[in-house]
Amino acid sequence: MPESPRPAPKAGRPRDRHIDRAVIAATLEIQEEAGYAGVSLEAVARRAGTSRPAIYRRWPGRAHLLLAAIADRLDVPEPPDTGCTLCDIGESFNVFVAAYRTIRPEVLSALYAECAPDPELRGRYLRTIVEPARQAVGRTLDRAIARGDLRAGVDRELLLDMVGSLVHYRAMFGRAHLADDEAERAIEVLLRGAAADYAALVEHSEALEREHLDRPGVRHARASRP
Amino acid sequence: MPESPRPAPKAGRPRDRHIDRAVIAATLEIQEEAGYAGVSLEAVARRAGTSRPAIYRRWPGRAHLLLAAIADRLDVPEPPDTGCTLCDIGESFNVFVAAYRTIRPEVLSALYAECAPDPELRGRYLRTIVEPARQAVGRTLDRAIARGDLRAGVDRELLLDMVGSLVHYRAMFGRAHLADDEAERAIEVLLRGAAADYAALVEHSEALEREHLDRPGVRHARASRP
Amino acid sequence: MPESPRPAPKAGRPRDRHIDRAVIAATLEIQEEAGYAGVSLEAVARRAGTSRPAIYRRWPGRAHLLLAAIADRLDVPEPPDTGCTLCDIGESFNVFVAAYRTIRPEVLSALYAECAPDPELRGRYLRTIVEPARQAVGRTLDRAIARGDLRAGVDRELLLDMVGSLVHYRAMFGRAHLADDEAERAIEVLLRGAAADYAALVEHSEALEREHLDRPGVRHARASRP
Amino acid sequence: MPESPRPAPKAGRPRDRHIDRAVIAATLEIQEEAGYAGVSLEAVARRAGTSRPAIYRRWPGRAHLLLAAIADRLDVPEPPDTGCTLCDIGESFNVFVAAYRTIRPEVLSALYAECAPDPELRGRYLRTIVEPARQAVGRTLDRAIARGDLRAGVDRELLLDMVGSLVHYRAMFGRAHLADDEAERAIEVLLRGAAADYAALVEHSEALEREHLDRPGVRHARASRP
DNA sequence: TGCTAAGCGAGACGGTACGTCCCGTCTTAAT
DNA sequence: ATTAAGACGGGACGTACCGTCTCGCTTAGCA
Repeated sequence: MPESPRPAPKAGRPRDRHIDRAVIAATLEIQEEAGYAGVSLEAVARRAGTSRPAIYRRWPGRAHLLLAAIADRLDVPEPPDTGCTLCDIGESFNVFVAAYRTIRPEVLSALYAECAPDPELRGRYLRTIVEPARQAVGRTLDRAIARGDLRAGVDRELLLDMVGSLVHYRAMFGRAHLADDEAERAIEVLLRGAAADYAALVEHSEALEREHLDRPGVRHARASRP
Repeated sequence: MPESPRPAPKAGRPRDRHIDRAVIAATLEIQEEAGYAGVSLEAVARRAGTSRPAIYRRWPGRAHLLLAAIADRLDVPEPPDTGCTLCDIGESFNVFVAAYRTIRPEVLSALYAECAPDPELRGRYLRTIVEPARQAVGRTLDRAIARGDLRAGVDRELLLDMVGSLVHYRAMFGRAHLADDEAERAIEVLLRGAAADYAALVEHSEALEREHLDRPGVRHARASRP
Repeated sequence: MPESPRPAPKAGRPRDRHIDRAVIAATLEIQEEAGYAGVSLEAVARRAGTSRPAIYRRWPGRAHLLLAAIADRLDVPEPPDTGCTLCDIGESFNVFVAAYRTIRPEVLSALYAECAPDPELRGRYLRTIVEPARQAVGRTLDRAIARGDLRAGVDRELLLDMVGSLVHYRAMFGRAHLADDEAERAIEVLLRGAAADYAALVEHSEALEREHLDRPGVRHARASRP
Repeated sequence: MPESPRPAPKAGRPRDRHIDRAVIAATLEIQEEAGYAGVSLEAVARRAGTSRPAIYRRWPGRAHLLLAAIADRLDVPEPPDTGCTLCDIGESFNVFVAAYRTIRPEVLSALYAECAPDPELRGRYLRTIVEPARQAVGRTLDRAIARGDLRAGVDRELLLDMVGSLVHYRAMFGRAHLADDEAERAIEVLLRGAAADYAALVEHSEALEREHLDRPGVRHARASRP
């Protein structure tokens, strides 16, 4: 569902939906092949078999278009609710990683760069690219807080940023994507820092692990023993 | 001293050093006034009172030029060595914040975006913009490790990234710069998570605080009591 | 009464006559203000307070519209019938001049240019713009021929073209409009060339001139004596 | 030798002469195939295998370009100097006809239409398209005047316009190009009107004709006897 | 008098061409 | 030999306008 930030007016000839799709598709293709620099509206129009004005009618510029194209493809997995805080929060990184993995890092940065100077655009970027993953992890965090697994007074937003920023940072600055063991170590640091009783969380996780064989799709954070 | 990555050949007519300076100056001015998008070599050459080829002779392109101009202006403070791990590491955020504060966030992201697709350029970016602050904080971390204040097995690089990424993330995505109290809460989380004995660190810090009045320039992380 | 070449169908909602008038008026205004180049259907529709399709429903395109608008305003004076061939034919130039004077020369040429490639349109142009004046002068010529004032075998159409072309040429290529004395000299050349007995015509004209004071509105060609 | 009204500057990279030629050639081709309306700078650039800016660097716009292209192809024959005024002036029409014949009438009118509103351009049009033929005929006229073959006081410029306008008019308004017999009749009218002694001219012409067989390339006006 | 359908008005569409900015390169003259 | 600088060839931009299509409303003519 390619969402144009320029809503199609009610009166007059209706837009050709095929063009919407073709443009989004062309944008994604070019971005994949030639990077952000290759995404000129000229090239997109050419590949989509349409004209530049047809694109401008839908999106005000390159950044809006790319944002729409990328948001269209974003798929933020819902983190599991296993009752095991350690495991669930361990999945948090995967949520972010999965979200950002669809996008080539240099495209992500270029896109943000183009959004940055325009408040409206920056807002849209945050709303479409950043927030979905952030909110997904936020829900997990809320459950942990509700269970009393985190210290009282822990700053929910800050914690979200600490997870998100780390993934984002790595997504941008390479050192490749966050490796699995790195993610585990990071979670350990964060949970030792934020949990009301870290040892209890580990205990609980292990109990669950023993109880039933790993359910598919649910990974446990195998935190190293203290 | 604007460092031209293109060394001037020995033979032939020597380069006009005034042009080096004028170009760097013009670049910084324009970047400040019109943002990254305004920095076209055309505009820089015009403002510097020279021609485009003269710039290309010195830097291979816009990104190199801007990198040189911005690196020229970067100032990374050396974090203090007070013996108080809590305080010293508390300063870490300030190091990053100070480093990034010289640069307008949207320029930072745009610059990185342009560097990203080119390995050589990305390396130069990391080396010039990211590493100085990272290494400065790294030295503080090493002292803490040497003192045995951190748990054995703590991942030094990961910790650096967790600090750096948070500042960088905020520098880019706004929610303004990291507020002081947020930084403190973040440090608390990180140190609770990474310290061998967090309570001891707090204790030690408070002892030092009582002992002598705050030395100027050294702020203490006043962690909330458990 | 702006004549729409597209007849309104009988059934259905009838056309709004106000739009006919408004469009013609807008066309003439714009043509006067901004020349032919300024007459885009877009602009006409805007000024007439209507939409482009409403215009297309009435005229097939810009040329048709302008032709209609200009024809609407054309006013070809009827050349006098004084019995004095010299005088009457002397008026011929004025007929053409007057006919073309209503239209700015550059509009005239542009309009014709747009009509030229399309036979149907060119025919309409000739019929509406060229022929009226041509026929008016033709009638004068016929009277002269009937009176036997022209040599037998003189090519009526060619003569008409020689008068018309000269005025048209000057109207287009400036050297300003044909000055009065130039017109007289031209008539002298043409009549000396075409008359059966030029001297007799001059004689007759002068006789009439002596007989009665100049009637208003009738100028005599005061041909220089041989 | 495609003459660019934009003179190539002395300094800097010199223009690619191949582009000059290719653009002129493409312009003429398109004009021939698709008429004036088809000559968009876009199309010319495409066909010439170059870019729009390259054209704009040489000519300020479509009209200048077409003017240059057409002038490039204009070939005005030099009217003969046979000593026979009747013959020589008889050739005058051919000079004009030949000059205009290279250009499709509707292109001629469209070109002029675009030149008309701009004084500079109109001047250039007159200078490049109209004057060459006009001057050639003017030289013939001057010889006739020098020989005393024309009446004293005949308006040289007016006569030139009467010849030129007739051809031009026909070239534009079709009724096809001036037919040979029409031209002869027109010349007869003009010379009867302008000659000091028309009968003597005819006499002289016929004497020459008897004397030597028609020289190739020289046609005699066989004026009908009164 | 109420219903139907043709034609109307207007708005927006898809697309061509425009004239301009900037890029990266080449050429000449000067040092 | 290499500089400084001007201009080049070309890619892409964002806009004006074209000619067309679609909508919803109006209105004449038929039931």
